[in-house]
Amino acid sequence: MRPLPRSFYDRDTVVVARELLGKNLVFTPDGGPRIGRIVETEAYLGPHDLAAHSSKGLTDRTRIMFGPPGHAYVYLIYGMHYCLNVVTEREGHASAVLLRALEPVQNLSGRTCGPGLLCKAMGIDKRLNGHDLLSDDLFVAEPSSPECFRIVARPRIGVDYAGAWAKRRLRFYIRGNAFVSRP
DNA sequence: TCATTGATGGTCT
DNA sequence: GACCATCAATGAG
Repeated sequence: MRPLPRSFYDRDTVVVARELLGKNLVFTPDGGPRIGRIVETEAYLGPHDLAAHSSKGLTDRTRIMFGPPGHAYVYLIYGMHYCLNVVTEREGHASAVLLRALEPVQNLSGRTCGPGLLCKAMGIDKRLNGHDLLSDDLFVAEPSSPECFRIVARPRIGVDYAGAWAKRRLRFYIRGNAFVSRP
């Protein structure tokens, strides 16, 4: 299993969010790799997207989002949960895709149907903020035997404060998948 | 089954 | 000091 190339991430964020569905997230902190199939994502388009953290501008927290594509953006939310994003598009564009749910494939314990639970099950925390996804220990890979599926597009979760941007259908998930956080 | 709420701390104003 | 890209527990219906 090999990491997807950086060119995969250096594209339109909606395209990346949709194409991440069905791919495998791989994290190998020690011993055997922990693998989950990505079944739910959300696109955050950049500083103009009022739901995106980068709409606050370039700060310590959003620094990674403003960086080059193919890196992990990990942040703490509500004081207790980590969320994992992948940075997309060219450096400075400040867009990313939030990984919201996984279908367990290997070495995962606990629930994975939500961005906080996903990180807990994988063992991902803020130490991985800024981590290159073209690395040996954390990356996304093409599954060995891809399955067919249909994609559902819905408004993003928990961004009601973002006005019209909250209504945009920038949440994507695999139709009928049992591990989607809120079908 | 659905709506409400508490936990808990980093980030921004 | 307010807000928050969440989750689990609670209680009403």
